Amino acid sequence: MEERQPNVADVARAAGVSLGTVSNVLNNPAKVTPRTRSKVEAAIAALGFVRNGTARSLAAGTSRTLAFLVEDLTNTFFLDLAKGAEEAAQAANLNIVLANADSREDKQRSYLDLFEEERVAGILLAPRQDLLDQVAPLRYRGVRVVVLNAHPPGDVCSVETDNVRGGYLAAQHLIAGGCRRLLFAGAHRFPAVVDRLQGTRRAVAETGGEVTLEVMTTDGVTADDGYEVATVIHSRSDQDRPDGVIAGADLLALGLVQATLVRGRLRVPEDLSVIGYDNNREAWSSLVPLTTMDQAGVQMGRSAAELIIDELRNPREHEHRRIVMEPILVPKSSTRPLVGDPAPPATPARWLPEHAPGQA
Amino acid sequence: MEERQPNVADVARAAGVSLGTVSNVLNNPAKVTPRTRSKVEAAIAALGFVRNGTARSLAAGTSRTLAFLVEDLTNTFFLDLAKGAEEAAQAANLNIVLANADSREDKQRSYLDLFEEERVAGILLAPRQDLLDQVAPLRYRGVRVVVLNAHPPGDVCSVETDNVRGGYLAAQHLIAGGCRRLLFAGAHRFPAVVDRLQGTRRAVAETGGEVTLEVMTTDGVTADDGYEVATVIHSRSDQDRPDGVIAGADLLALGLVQATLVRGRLRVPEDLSVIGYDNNREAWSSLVPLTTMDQAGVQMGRSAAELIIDELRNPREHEHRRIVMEPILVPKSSTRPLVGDPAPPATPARWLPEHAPGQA
DNA sequence: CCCTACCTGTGAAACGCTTCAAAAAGTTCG
DNA sequence: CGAACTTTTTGAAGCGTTTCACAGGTAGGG
Repeated sequence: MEERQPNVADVARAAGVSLGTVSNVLNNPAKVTPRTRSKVEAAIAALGFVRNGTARSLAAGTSRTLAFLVEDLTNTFFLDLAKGAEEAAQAANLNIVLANADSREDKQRSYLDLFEEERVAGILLAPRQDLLDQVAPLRYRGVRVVVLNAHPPGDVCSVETDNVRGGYLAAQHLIAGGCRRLLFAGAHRFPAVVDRLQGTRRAVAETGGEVTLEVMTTDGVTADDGYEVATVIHSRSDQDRPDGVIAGADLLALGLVQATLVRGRLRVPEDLSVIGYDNNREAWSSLVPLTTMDQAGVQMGRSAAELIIDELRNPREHEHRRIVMEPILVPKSSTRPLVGDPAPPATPARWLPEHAPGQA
Repeated sequence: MEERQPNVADVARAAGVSLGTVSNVLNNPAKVTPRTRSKVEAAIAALGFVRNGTARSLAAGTSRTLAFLVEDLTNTFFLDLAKGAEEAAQAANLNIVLANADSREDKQRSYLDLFEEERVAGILLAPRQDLLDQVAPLRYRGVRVVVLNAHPPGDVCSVETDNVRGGYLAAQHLIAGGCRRLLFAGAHRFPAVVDRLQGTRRAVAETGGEVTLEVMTTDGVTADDGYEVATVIHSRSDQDRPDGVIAGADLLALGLVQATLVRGRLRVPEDLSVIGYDNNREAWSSLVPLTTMDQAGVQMGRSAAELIIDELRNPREHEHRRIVMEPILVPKSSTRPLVGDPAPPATPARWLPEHAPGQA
């Protein structure tokens, strides 16, 4: 533990071969006779040799590690992204390390700096929406970057989902289930939420007045915000009350649904349908499983990693792409099934009360 | 982007100083005259020089990066650990990267291999409990490792909480609140859960028969498992029914509480007190905020990082320590306040139903 | 039996930085 | 003004790999 760790020269000496041969055993085993190879491998095992990755990166001029920098790891959507990226990286025989920017500008910057210094093979970045300008300087200096869940200006690959489309699909689902008085609830400081609202507006407009839309601005998109929304809804008279809510995010939907359920006056989804957004695992244990829009995070992560791997492998032919994915409706039990659609929801309602709740 | 990136020699040339001086500006600014320093800094900025971290690590023989390998990032307890470790690392001017073993043996191993190759300054490991034997070989080869949430055999620093004590405190809290028929529910395949049960047993034994304990083994510790428990409890007659439940983990407690609430026959905490474990953020949006045992993850992470930093700074004097922390009771609203204790719970009940639920 | 091809194995030359002994430049003081 | 320090700067020697032009050996063909 005090003494110097063995290096390739030590291994070479022990195996009675040259230094370059050891390197070949490590990197191009096919170029070495089985006989020689096993001698070298025996020496490696005997000495407990572990190749020095920093020297390797330096000499080879390229690392085998990707970095994934995430806005906020507590949001499970980002974990899905990481999972997908990891799968793709592994398939390409690359490693991937994670870092959490914790929604802080300084952290995002300092991790980007770190990864640039460490000469990682590439950076996957799921950034805070207002910190996209940190990308251009990196690209300028030749750092490989792919952006997830956003699209910065300039020549960069990116993978995102179409939030406008998501809002549209969510609203359409409620409408198809028979809702006529929609409420959109969410915090307008999130660009994604604003996009979803825009899509909702479009879906409502397409009904030509048959469906009404009310917009409620909340502080954030937490369960507490959902509770506030529930309070407002409950204070309304039957005519003024929405029969379908598009929530800006799952936790908001969760709070709304649970507060509604426990108050016992309105049934979900019979009296009030609620659809969330993100398929967030923090909301999976909802009393009534939430219908939600899934952003296919795993697949996004995979695509992003594949983009950066392509850039890595074919620096010359690679051209930057902007991938926009379609969010996927995940019908569970917080919304009514489509009128005339006998298909059961993917997830059965597990949490329904024994006794019928009171009439609205 | 095609041309070679600038290196220290380029900077030295541009600034009209020697190569060693540039290095000093980077690493020992105090050793350089302000005049010279600013010349060098100007050159760095002009060339867009970014120091090559792999070369630095190689030459210096030591990296400035710690690695944190976690059993399962979807569990927010581990995120707390990471947060604490990051704080401590930052204070010591070290970086920290994350990796997720996803509870898989091969991943845990391959990340450990990666970090050893990359010669990180140290590895913080929150391992799967049955994969502790991967630690010894690393230590043997001189890799700095600190283990969190477990204690492997051998000469290693570790930080964990006392689960026996936690189970004891949890039970004591219920008893102090007036519970007399306790139920412990959890999956016995988790060593931590078994320890908690042991503590609970001790607390019950100390009452000299005044309090009874029943043990229910569940498949896992998810909300669904909690639902199963709720079903069993509801099927019981009033005499046979427990009045206090110690859940092996928060999600289990969450499922139990919510299923109970929505059935409307029993009140929480009046008829049934429930205490969870872990202060898991996935359970924060519970209808009735969960009383739970907090493992002080942030502080654990911080301590672990401090241990490894000490080993890093004082390799000679450093001696390995096993830190065992005390879990902390976080009283919220799913358990009755202590008899005669007028202090309100830290977290007020936000989700209580408008109408009183039916009598038990 | 020689020549050509091919396959293995060789080892010096990078890679870009830190380190550190020694040289150079400054400073103090008699 | 110069000796005796102190502070600042210098640059060559590593760090442990990979790379690649080349040497040595083997086999097949003429």
